[in-house]
Amino acid sequence: MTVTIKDVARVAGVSIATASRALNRTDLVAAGTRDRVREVAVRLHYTPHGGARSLITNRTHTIGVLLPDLYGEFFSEVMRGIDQTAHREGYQCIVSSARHSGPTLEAALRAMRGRVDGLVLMSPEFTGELSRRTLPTGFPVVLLNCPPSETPHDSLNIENYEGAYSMVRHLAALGHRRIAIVTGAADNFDSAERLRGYRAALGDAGLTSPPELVIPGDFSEAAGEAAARQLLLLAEPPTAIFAANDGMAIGALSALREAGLRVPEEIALGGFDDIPMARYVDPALTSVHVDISALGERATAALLSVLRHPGRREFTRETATTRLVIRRSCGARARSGGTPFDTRAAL
Amino acid sequence: MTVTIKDVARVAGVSIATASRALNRTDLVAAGTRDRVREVAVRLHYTPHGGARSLITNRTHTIGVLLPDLYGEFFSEVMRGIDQTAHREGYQCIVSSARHSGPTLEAALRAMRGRVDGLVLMSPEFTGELSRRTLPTGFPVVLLNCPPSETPHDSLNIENYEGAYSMVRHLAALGHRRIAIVTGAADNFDSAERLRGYRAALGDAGLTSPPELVIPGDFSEAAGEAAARQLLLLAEPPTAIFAANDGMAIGALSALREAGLRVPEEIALGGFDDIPMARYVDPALTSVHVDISALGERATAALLSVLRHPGRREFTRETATTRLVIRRSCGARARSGGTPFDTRAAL
DNA sequence: CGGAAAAATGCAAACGTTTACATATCTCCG
DNA sequence: CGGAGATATGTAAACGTTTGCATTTTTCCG
Repeated sequence: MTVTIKDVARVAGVSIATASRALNRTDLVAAGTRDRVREVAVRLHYTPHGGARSLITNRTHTIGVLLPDLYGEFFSEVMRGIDQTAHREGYQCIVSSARHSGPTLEAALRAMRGRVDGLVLMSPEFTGELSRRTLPTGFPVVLLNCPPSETPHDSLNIENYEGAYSMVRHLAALGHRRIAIVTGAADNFDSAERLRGYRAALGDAGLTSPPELVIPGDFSEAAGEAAARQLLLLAEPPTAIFAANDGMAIGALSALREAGLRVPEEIALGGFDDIPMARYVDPALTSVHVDISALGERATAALLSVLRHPGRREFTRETATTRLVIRRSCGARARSGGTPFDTRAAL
Repeated sequence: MTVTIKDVARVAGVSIATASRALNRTDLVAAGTRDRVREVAVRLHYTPHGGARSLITNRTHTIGVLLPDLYGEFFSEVMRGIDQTAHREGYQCIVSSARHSGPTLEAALRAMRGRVDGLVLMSPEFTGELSRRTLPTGFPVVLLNCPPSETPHDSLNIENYEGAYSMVRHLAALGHRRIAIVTGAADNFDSAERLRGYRAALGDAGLTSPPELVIPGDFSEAAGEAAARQLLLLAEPPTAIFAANDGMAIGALSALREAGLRVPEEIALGGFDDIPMARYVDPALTSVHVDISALGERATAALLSVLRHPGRREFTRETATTRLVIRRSCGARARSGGTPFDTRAAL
């Protein structure tokens, strides 16, 4: 059926050892033999069996990627950064993007055993305990946007606190006194940090956040929509809304538009992540910029570096800085007219 | 280091054969032994080695996914559909999304040998010849949005011609006489089909398409921007632009806005694909709706069905229908006010 | 209680590679 | 021409599983 190295060896009239050498460590075999073997390999459409090879070399040249989801621009940009970097360095990616809840997360990790050399793990629910139970000790893992833990892994996190702080400070500086927040899921680490930044900025501005202005969301557009509707029902609605990600901001925007409110004239709006779409919505969305694909790139680069230089070493703890990007939706005069490309220069 | 089935067998005091059976085909082993082995397995954190297992079973429970890119909502939605479906059926995905040009495409395919049970292949450059040279005969492959060929594979294609036709017919019906098109890359199959639909619709409306109104693009936002600028320089600019995908339409939109033209009052605009972003831009984009994630789902489902029921059979040739979604950017009265959700009911 | 059938377990081969080691062949110099 | 050393090739073990077949143990019935 499929052609193996045995077939190549037989047809070329050599042993499989020689065939293997002719195809890989070319210097160990006579030039004539080498060419003959290779010619046969091409003619027979021979392709080495990755699984078999990795069994003996203990190298798969594959990294595993675990994402909580693949919906929306945030995750797909991260994934793009990962795949691009991996590919450039000759690695493949096995991706699993189910919404992982404890047990299925464990199952997903197990399924990767023996198929990957390392892991890029993005999971708000990843715990040190799970790490210990599921992963062989010393297995190379880079944690992306995971809650910090004592586990012996490299990690890369967005500066959520700082980003949220700068956004809320900005809104307060524009004169807003009632600033609402739409948060992510309660157990989500990024969300908690952004909420913390929001509270700190309010406090530092001499403001408070009444409970009715803190709306729990889940990072989905629908949640943003619902949250905005809910806020508009208040006796005293907020004059500004900070959505903890752009997806919810865009959902909120459409709810506000439906309610007949003009953004930013009647209510200001800010998001987080600065996904590509942010500059195209109307009004263009003020957001906390994150270099999303770079997140994937950096995590992957860190992982590959470990794979290349194994051995005991320090575990790194990197962070990705953020930057407030002011567009029309917050009501501040955008620096250069609010066209979709107003921030390009700043990038 | 890592614990293998040998360790489990030794600790449990059985042979590796019994250990294997206790963990898999549970009925062949005494209940007491089974429980003992399993208990040892969890205690030792044993996880079977996927590579080794697949070597003997000839099953990897993994599908390979080849995409031309991962940038933009189109591809990531497709990918989401694929991963979701695969995951639901207990399969993993190896994804490779480099921009594949002939040789690297071949390399990418080779790298999957022995690691995947089948392939979902989305490549405008995939040829029958390459298929024959690179893939074992009879290897399960589903071609997604590939140029039709005589290769023995299942395929799934968007109804590009029909979609483009309906868009251009609509623009013509609105009274436009000079309708420009921004195409995709010259060698791209989807693009060619959409161009064909454009021409046919113009012809049937008694119109012609002067060469200066056919602008070559490449599906990127930048290309759409450049194309719009170029069109505005014409002595007699078009009154409507049909961009062959939404990314270029959005690029064009920003160029038009920059030039001070009001859309749709001064110039109409239509796109293709109806990516999620389309309903959020301003004005909301009239587009040819494609159920993007369903493309991935259907392709994957087809592949999995082949994997489950191997053997000689007919090769299917499915198509995905399209539907014109009218929003504000084309200037027709949108059916229900042009909010971002105006087409939800129609979905 | 004897023995046949059924159930449980073990042995060893196989999957497709790579590679340490052994062996065969060649080169070259004294 | 002999032999040392280099070069080229082959043999076989190993990687971690599954599984056909043989063997042992248990069950059950006459």
